[in-house]
Amino acid sequence: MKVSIGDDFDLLKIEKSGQCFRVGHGAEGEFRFITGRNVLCIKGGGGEYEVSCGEEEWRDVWTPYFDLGRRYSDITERNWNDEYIDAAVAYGKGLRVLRQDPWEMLVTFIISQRKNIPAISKSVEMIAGRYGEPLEAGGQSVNAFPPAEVLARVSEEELRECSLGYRAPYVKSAAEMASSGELDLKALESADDETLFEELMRVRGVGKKVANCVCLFGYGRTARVPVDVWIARAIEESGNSELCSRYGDIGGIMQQYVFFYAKNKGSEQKGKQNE
DNA sequence: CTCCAGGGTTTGC
DNA sequence: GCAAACCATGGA
Repeated sequence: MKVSIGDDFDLLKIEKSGQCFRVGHGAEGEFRFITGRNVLCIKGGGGEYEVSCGEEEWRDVWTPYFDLGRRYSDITERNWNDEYIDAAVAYGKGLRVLRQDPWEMLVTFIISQRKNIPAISKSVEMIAGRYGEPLEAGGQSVNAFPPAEVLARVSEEELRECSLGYRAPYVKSAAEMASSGELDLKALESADDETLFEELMRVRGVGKKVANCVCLFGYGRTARVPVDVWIARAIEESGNSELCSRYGDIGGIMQQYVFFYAKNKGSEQKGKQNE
């Protein structure tokens, strides 16, 4: 099926933006995304794309996933009268904040602490490969990310084999909480931001940064601003402690432009720093 | 070899 | 309350 997207939309930037860790590639510049039990193959550019799904799945699954109900060009084409922000949104034009599966985001960002992006991808992919259910993806073989009920039955030693290190008990405990109902990730979709944040903070291995990442990337709470080492550097470099947080309900989106800019600027002529 | 990675918990003051 | 030590592992 063909779809038109009349807004900022750059698949390569989205892949390299450090929010999704299981993006795959097919022939001729095709990208593969996974969420829940859905797999999407997509290729194209200039606003015109070929997608592997039908109309209903595009509307119900992938439109919210890519946050296509929001005009990011309203952000990137505006003058914010801030040198750092204006440079960041220009550099990152095409990015979007993805709305992904809350449980997968919780595990992924627990794993993310003190790991670089390739190492995070490797661990998450190994967990899906070993414990996830196989999905149909037009010939390719990919697995869904395993639900909490499944990971709760995996031993800590086995989890450790996915390069989780000291994070293995955190993931195990999160799986037990989420599968027993002690932590109701589904019900939290209707909670306010602060309640959601406080509930996520109850999980061992989850601090402010990881909780905010789950709020932003798993629940679409675009007011939440995760502060990692790159955002901290950007705050220091710009001399503005409110660099992202002053943008209210789109602070989290600003954070994504700033993260991408701070991490990647300066490395475009020296070859790839990411991979 | 050393240094660092989308941090968090524990410990000591 | 805050700062420092400590945590496993892989990549550069």
